[in-house]
Formats: sequence, structure tokens, C-alpha cells
Amino acid sequence: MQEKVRLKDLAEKLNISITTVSKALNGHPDISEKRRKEIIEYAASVNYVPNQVAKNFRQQRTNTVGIILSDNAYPYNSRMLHGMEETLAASGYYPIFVDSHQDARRELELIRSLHALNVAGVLLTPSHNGRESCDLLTNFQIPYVLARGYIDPDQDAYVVVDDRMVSYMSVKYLSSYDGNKIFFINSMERLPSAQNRLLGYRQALADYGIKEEDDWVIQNCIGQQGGYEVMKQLLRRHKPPFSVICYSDYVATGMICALQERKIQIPSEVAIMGADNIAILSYVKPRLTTIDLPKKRLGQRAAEMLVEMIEHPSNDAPIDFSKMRCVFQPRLIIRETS
Amino acid sequence: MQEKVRLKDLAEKLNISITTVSKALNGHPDISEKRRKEIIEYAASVNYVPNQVAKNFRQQRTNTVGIILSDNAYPYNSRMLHGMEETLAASGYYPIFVDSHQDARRELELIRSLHALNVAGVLLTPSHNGRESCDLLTNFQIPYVLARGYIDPDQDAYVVVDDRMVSYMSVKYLSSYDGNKIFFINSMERLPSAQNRLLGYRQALADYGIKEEDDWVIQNCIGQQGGYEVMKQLLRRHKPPFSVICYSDYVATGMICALQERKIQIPSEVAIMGADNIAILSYVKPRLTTIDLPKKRLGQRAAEMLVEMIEHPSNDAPIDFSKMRCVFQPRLIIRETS
DNA sequence: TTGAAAGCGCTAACAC
DNA sequence: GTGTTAGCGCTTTCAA
Repeated sequence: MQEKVRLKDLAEKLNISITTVSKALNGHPDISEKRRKEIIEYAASVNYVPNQVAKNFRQQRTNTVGIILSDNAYPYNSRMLHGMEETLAASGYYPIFVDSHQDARRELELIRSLHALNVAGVLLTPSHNGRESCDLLTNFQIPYVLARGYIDPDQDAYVVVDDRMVSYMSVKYLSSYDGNKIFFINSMERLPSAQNRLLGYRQALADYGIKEEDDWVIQNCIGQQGGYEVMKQLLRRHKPPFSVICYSDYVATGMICALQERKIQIPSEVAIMGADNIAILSYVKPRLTTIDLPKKRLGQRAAEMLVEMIEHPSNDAPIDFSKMRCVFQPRLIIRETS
Repeated sequence: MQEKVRLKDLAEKLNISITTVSKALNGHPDISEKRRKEIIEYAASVNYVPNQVAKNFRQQRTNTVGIILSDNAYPYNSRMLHGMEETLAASGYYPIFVDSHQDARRELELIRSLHALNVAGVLLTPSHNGRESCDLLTNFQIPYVLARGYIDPDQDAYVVVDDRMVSYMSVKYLSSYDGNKIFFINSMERLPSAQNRLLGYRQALADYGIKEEDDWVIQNCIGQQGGYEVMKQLLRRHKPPFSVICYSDYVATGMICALQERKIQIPSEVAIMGADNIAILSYVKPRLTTIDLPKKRLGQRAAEMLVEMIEHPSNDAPIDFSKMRCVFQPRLIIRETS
């Protein structure tokens, strides 16, 4: 049962002033080496740990960073979170993480709470397209970086995967299957990333001279169950061969499951492309052709940028956002399903 | 650019004392209803948010909770983390989460840091069997709950899965395969959970009259790559049929991959059991027979217990740890690989 | 029912 | 090179 040791306790024991102890411990230049050593040694011997709360209060700044994820249940975010945590820890910041559950109202509430906790910055995965959250953060003068999904290229610092390219690459690769229909199974249409995926898909169709047909795009398909059902539905209306680009590996595995139940050959009858490159699937047959998204690095980069913004605030000049952007390129992983 | 509104600002505008404003906002009984209403309304109108850091400092307690995970890269932990976050958020606590990277030294360092941040409690996934971390937490008088892996049943509050039962159930189920060898592929032997799995395995062999042979237990097999290689090695030394119990679904998928490459039939030639019930695999063929571990609920329960300990501290009586334990039973999920 | 004043542990401006 | 002092924003006695 160890009583908390305070600066005052150290000072009394050593018969010097609190100030001197504080300065010695904080590496201030105007303390003699002899004294400093003495003080540091004694502090260590009694296990002194400075009270961060008092320090934060006094200095009007903390070494905590808020991380607001839109949905932590989704594994994609967990990899990103890992990258963020790692980088923040290395820079001496502590992450406080909270989940907005894709709820815009809650997102604002959380920003207010984090502001009350006086976080040094915020990493935000926006759950929608409005600017309210960014405005509030700006209002509070809290530096922030948007991770995955951005709102306004001119106003925000952000780190994203080039979502257009994700679907563009998929179409490009599949376009070699001569004459195939290429379906595109998208996620929730309100998601910025889903909107960009669709743009990339259409751009690629145009570039490769493929004419999109009526029901090639299916929106709002979620998860494995969603993929499973959409594939069954697709098979009712279309005869193989055809190709399918999925928003995620989850959707893709659901589709593959439906195909296997009907003993349809992959990729000769139906070709499937996923997106995410979920690690565990690399050992699973048929090995999924997918697009790798650098999840962890995205988290790391976002955290790095935030730390930069926190530690080099541009009080006078407005932030040069062009330096505060990072667009990661996806990478095609060719395996067995297309 | 909103200046921070302080209690003082409210008081000045309303021409009353800071004390009165504080009391009104905190629901103190000795403020007239009229005043209270007036004050609350005005505070809301100027978007007043109390400075948590000042509050925490003054009250010598915070509403943050430290979460120390041994390895956040592992998806198991991410589900648990999700459960923890959810429960803490619902109780008004903010999680600060950090990763010990299975390093005992770092774990102690992190506890010291969290202590400095004056966290209200700690949720800890111990990375080893020593008592140093628990002792330090006790020393600092920080309430804590161990999640997954416990040290001393008499001294700690903990939430675990019954790891013995995980392997016990697997052996029991496999024992119906008449005369099969039953291999047990364990994780790092220093992990408490791995030690318990081994105990359960041996207990079940004894109970079902199966005599363990020399090389049935393989320790320190990690991940898909590990499973893949161990299976190749196993096939070199043993002729099917046999059965294999894996520490995790990851190991199991690696093994299945190796079997498929050699065109060995599952489960007729080699039967495989996983553990974890990773969601994505439920749609993947061959559908893995596994043991479900209630990851998210485990995190929730651990957080619930911690909140209980924080809010009802037993200053006088020693904590009744028998109420501070929760052992979740695993559940057999029979699918296609055994 | 209200308010004045003290102080949580620390840092920083300033005087010596 | 060292110490004195003020004060960060809030809560909490205690007196009015």
C-alpha cells in the first residue's frame, strides 16, 4: 500500500524547494549537475511518478489522443486501430478510443467529451458525409486527422486508401475474361468509400470499353450473409459465366459459399474478387483473389500526421493541408478465384 | 473558434458565485429550483462543458480505465476489446488502451503510466504467470480485473474461458473415432491458457481410456504458418487416419491447407478441431468444427466487474474475490472437419 | 439558500 | 543556480 509520492515529499526529504526538484526532473538547464543527479536518484529510489493529471491540468494540455471509430466490430478497423496505437505509444501519447456506432449524433457527443478530457488531438473515422464533426473539432481547436473516408479535400487532413483504384484495378484485371458480365456488389451507398468504389468501377468499365448493364450494380450488401444471398439471387437471374467484384472479402466468402453449394466452378464459371486481403483467408481454399488495403499502415500514417500536427502547430499560418494527406494505393493479389 | 467556457464565465454573466453554479450543475440539493433551472439553461445555451481534467484533478479520481492487452494484433483480443469498450462507454468510462507486446517489463511500465494518469481501474490480459503486475496494481490501490488468463484464484478478480474444458470437449468428441490417435497442437507453453488446455487434454484422455503416446503433444505452434508446417511434419511421421486438436482456428486453417495440398480427405483421413469460432470461417469450406469462446461477452463481463469494483470499493472488508470471478464455458460447434 | 476561501500537484514567471 | 509565489478550473468545507 504505497502512498503517492509528490514533488513536495521529495523536496522536504531533500531539504530543497519544490521548484528545484521539478526543474531537475524536467531537465531544466539551470540546475547544477550534482544536484540534478542527487534528486533524480532519490526520486527513482522512492518510485516517484509525476502526477500526470496535475501536470496536464497545469499545462492545459494532455498527452492523450481520442480515436473515434465508426464501428469497431468490423475487423478492418481493428487492424487500423493497432497501427494507431503502436505509433501513438511510440510518440508518448495514450489513445482513448470510443465507438460512434455509425451514429452522427453520438459522434458529436463523443467529440464534446474528448474536448472536455482535453485530448491533444483526434483520429476520426467519419461515419457519414456531413461536416459537423470536423467543424466542431475546428471550433474546439483540436487537431484531427480523418482516417479512411474523407470529407473535404481542401479542409481536412486525411489518410485514405484510393477507393476508386480498388474497384478500377478489379475491373481492369477481370476485363481480360472475354465478354463476361462484371457485377459490382457494393456496401452501404451512403459510405464515402462505397461511393468512390462505384466511381472507380464505372470509370474502368468506360476505359475498357465495357457497357454496364441494368442490374450490374447491387448496393447495400453487407457481410457474408449478404454475399451469400446476393449470389443466390444473381444465379437465379443470370447464367454463368460471369464475374463479381465484392466490396469486401467478407462478402466474397459468402458468395463462394453459395457457389460451392451449387457446385459451380470458380473461377471458370464464376470469377470472384474480394477486397481487404484478410490474413486468415490466404490459407483457405479456394484462395481468394483480392485487393490488399494497407490497413495497419494507414493507421500508423494517420497517427504520425496527427502527432506532427500536435507538436508543430501552425498558429499563424493556416495549415498546409496538401502536406497533410496520404492516399495509399491498393495492391492486386492474384490467387485462385479469378 | 470557440473560447472555452468556464464556471467562472457563467458565474460572471449570471452575477452569482462560482460555487452556486457548480452546485446547480452537479445536482446539489441546496439550490432553489428556480435558480437551478436558470443556470442549467444558460449553461446549455453557451455550450458549457465542464473541464474534466480540472475536475479529475480536484477530485483525485478520473473516469478513465486502462486496458492492457498482451497483443492487440491477435483478432481474439479485438473482439474482447470491443466488448470492453462497449460496456465501459455505457457506464461512463473512457478506455485508454495500450499493448504490452507480451513483454513483462513493458507491462509494469504501462501500469506505472496508467497510475500516473490516475485511471479508475485496469483491465489486464496478463502476458505471463508472474505476480508482479498484480502486486504493483495492488500497491497503487488500483482496482483491476484480469481478462483471459489468471494468476492466483484466491487473490485476483478475473474473467476467463474454461480452457481445460476447451480441450476436454475436443477429446471427448473425437474419442468416438475408434482407435484414432489424437494429437494436440498447443500454443506457447508459457501461456496460462496453453497450460490449462494441456491439462484438459490429458484429463480427457485419461477419462476416455486413451493412452497418450510419445509425440502426441506439440508445443509452441503459432498461427497459420505454424499449423501448415506442423501438419506437413505430422504427415511425414504418421499415416492417416488420425485426429488433431488445434489451439486456435488459425492453426487449424493452416493444417487444412497442408492437407488439401496433399489431397487428404477431411475428416475421414484426418479430423481437425479448431478453437475460437472465428466468424469468417463459418462460411468457408470445409466448414471447421471448432469450440466457441465467448470473446465479446468475456470483455463485457470483465468491464462490468471492474465498474462494480470501482463504484463499490470495499475499504474496510477485503474484497470477496469469490464474487469477482467468472468462468465462461466453451461450446462445441460441430461442422465438417471432424 | 448562497458565497468566500482553501487547495488538489504541478509549472513558470520572476526575484534573489 | 535556487527559491518564492501565483494560479490552472474545479469542488468542498464552513461561515453568513
